[in-house]
Amino acid sequence: MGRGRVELKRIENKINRQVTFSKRRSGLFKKAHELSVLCDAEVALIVFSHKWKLYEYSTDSCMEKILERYERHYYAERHLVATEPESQGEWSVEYNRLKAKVELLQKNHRHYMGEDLDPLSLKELQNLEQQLDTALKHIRARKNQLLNESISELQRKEKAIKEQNAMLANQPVFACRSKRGRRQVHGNLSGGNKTMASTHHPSCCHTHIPL
Amino acid sequence: MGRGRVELKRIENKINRQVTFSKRRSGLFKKAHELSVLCDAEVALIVFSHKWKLYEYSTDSCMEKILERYERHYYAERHLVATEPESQGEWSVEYNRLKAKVELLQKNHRHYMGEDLDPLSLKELQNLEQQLDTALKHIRARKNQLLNESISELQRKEKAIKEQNAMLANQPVFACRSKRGRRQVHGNLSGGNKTMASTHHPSCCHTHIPL
DNA sequence: AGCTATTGATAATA
DNA sequence: TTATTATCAATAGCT
Repeated sequence: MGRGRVELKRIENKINRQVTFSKRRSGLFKKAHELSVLCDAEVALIVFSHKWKLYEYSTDSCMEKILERYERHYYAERHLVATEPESQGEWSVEYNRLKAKVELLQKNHRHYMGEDLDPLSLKELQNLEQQLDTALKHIRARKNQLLNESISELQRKEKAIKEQNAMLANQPVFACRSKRGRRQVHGNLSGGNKTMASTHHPSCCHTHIPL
Repeated sequence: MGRGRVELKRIENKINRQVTFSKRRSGLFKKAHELSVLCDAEVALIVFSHKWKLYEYSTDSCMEKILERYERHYYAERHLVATEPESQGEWSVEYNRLKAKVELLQKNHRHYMGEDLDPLSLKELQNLEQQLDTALKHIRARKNQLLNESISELQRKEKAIKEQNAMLANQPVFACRSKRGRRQVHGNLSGGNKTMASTHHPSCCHTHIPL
């Protein structure tokens, strides 16, 4: 794509490589997102630049979930290899402590995802239920807060633009006398819109609220 | 690309979705590889089909290496200031990796508890909400299953005791010979019946799980 | 699976 | 970094 074919080998020119990296990276992320949405798939994409800068995309921003699923996929294989005798020394105490912690956290996390519930007692289930209920309330409250904020923001913008329009409509003399000023204002408005449209990227998770 | 534009939404036609998944997946993997080679980057790409089939690509087939780097990235970020001297030895690498993992899991866990929500975007919040909703459904289903099982168990016992009762009632000789024993049996039975009456629910005899 | 008409991505350029 | 545009690449809809 683009002007001229490209060989599949490292781009030697540093500038070109950087530019290509930036463009292709965003293209790749876009395509990952499209695959995810169009085909109902879960995608996790991690990219390290050659300077170790990290870029990531994951379906629904659930990187951890997908990586866990990935690891669990190979769990059986891994378990066979990971049966080593304890021989290294004192550090292994601390290391194993952490390892146990990770396992506990992962077990917990699965419960919070509604998985592996069979070993839980009725009372534990009820606790979990109540906890998730509380968490959901917090999450919904925060969500509503964000929504309200963006609505207020939009209303503020709308009002400002309406006032601006009214001003322009009521000043034909000014409009005729100063074409430059008028064009500038219009340019700003449409320019702003265009920027918004082209900057928006589906895989970005910032709070853009389409209305 | 292709004939006609495509909306960014789940393809409803199952066949089309499968075909598109296959084509776009290979395209995505190709582009991931190209980015990796052209720009000297490390790329890890994990895709789960909606039927949980796994597809993966990683630069030089070093998925584990890249995932480890990913996990360590968050650890490194937080502790750049407090850089520890490399005095402990080679085990510290593995240890730090685990530590980073613990931190990630803990961060995640706080979100699942409805804490630290401020840094989350609207989309992330919505996703969290949906996930907790699903988890709650599973948890409630499991709870109901447990409840139903114990109800069934009680009903089974009730039936057994009733049968025993009937047997005893049909053996007057035995009944007359031991007044003390008979009274005891009746006492147990009526008590059992009363308890059952308040617990019994007509539609709870099989493990139906509402979803 | 193949085959094209199209759309989409992007290399070169400014 | 961003925008434009000439080209090439990916792929949607059919077979």
